[in-house]
Amino acid sequence: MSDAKNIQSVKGTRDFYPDDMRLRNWIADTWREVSLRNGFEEYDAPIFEYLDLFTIKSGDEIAAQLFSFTDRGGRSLAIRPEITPSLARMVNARINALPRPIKWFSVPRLCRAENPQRGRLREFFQWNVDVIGSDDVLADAECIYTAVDFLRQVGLTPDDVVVRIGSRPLVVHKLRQLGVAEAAMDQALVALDRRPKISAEAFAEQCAKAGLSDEQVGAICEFLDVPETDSLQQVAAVEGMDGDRNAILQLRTHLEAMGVWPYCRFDWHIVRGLAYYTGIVYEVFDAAGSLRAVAGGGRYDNLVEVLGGPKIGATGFGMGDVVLAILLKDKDKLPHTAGRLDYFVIDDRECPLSLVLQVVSEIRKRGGQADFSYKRQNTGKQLKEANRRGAAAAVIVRGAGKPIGIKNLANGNQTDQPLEDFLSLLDKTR
RNA sequence: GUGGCUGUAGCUCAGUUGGUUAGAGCACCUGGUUGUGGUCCAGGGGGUCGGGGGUUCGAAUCCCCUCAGCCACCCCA
Repeated sequence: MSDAKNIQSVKGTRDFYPDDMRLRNWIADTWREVSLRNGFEEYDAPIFEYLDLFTIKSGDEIAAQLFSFTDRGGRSLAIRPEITPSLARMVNARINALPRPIKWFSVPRLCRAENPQRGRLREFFQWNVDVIGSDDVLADAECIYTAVDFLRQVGLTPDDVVVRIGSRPLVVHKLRQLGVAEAAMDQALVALDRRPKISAEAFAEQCAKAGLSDEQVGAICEFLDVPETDSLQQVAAVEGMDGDRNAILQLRTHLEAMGVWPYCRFDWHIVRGLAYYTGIVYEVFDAAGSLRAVAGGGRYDNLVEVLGGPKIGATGFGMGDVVLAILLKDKDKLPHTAGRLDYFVIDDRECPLSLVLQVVSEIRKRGGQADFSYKRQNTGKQLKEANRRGAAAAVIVRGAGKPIGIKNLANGNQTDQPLEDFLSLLDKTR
C-alpha cells in the first residue's frame, strides 16, 4: 500500500457520522411530520434526469450550475439541482387521473455545481411543498402556513424568523405604469431582486443595463421602500389589477385566520430572481438578516405548461437543510439527541454468555433496542459500557432461573424480578 | 469560474527570529476494580504539521503549485 492516497470528501459535500445523521434525520422527520399533518403527500423522483428537463425551464446558462454527464448510450443527463421540473413531469404524466388540488411534498437530495460558502454546499437536502391545480390564493396561503407551521414546531418565533411576502404582478404593474418596456421587464425584476444584496453603484449599473431611466428607478424604489404599515393602502391605491390586488388582500386575511400572520410581513422588494414566478412570492429570513434565505417560493402558473402540460396553476416553496441548520444552531434550537438504547444486558457473576444472548434476543424480538458487551468482564466495566452507549437501563442477568435486575441508569434505581415478568411486560407495552 | 484569508491528533488549539525524536486539554483505548456505572488516578494508541515540489547543513516555520474551508464576486431553481 505504498501508493495509498488520502482521498478527502469532495468539495461542498458532507459526511454524515452518526451524530450528524441524527440531526439530518430529525430535520427530515420533522419536515415529513409537518407536511403530512397539513395534508400533503410524499413523492420522489430519480436523482438524475435528462439534461433538457432542467434547461428547458431555465435556459442553457443553467447547465454551468449543474453536474451533467453523458451516459454510455450518449444521453445527456444531469443530477437534479431542484425537483420542481421532475414534479411537473410526474404531474403531467397523470394530469387527468390525479384529483386536484394536488398537494405533494418531497425531501430530495440535490446537487449544484456552485462554489460552497456558509449556508451553501454542492450537495444538500431541500424540503419542497407544492400545490398544483389551483389558482386560488388559498393554495399560496396553505404553503406559507405549512412553512410557518414547521418553523413554529422547531421552536422559532417571530423574533427569530420572518416571512417576507411580495407580489410579482404588483411590481410588474407598477413598472408598466412607469413606462418600462415589456422586453426590459425580466431584467428589471432581476435588478430589483438583487438590490438589497449589492452596492448602490452595482444596482445603478444593473438598472442601466435593464434600460431603466433614473426617474423610473427613483420612482420604483420609492414605491418599494414604503413602510410595511402603509403597504396595504398602497396596494389599494394601485389601479387596474383587481385580481392580483385581491389575492394580496385575501392572502393576509387567510394567514391571519390561520394564526400565522405574526410571522409574516409584506415586503415588495421580494420579487425572486427567477423568471417563472407569476404571482405571490415570498422568502423566509432570519430576523437579523445575517444569513441567506432559509426558504423561498411563490406561484408559478406557467411552469407545468412550459414542460409540456396544460396551463395549470401551481405554487410552492423550497427550504434547504444547510441554512436551516445554521439558524437552528445560532438560536440554540437543535435537539440534544444522543445515541440511544433501551437496554444493555449485563452478565453478573458466573452467568453463562448463552443466557445473555437469549435475553438480548428476547428483548429484540419484542421490538426493544438491546445490546450487550462483547467482552466478558466484571459488572462495573459492563455498566460503564452501558452508560457510554446511552442505554436507558441495564438488565443484569444472574443465571438460569434467577431473577434479573433492571437498573435505571438515569437515577440508579434497581428492581429485581423474574425474567418472565420482565418479558411479558415488554409484550404488553409493545 | 474569479479574488482575499486560513489549514498542526477525532475536536479546540500551543509550537518562541528555520535548529534534536512536534505538544496540551477534551475524546478514544487499557489498567487500578473476581465484579453495580457516571468521579478520580495511572498508562496507551493516534499526526509523513492538508498534499506535492523547491530553497537550506537543517522546514510545521521561507517560496511555488495544488486540494479543502471561510469570506467577497458570479449565481441563487
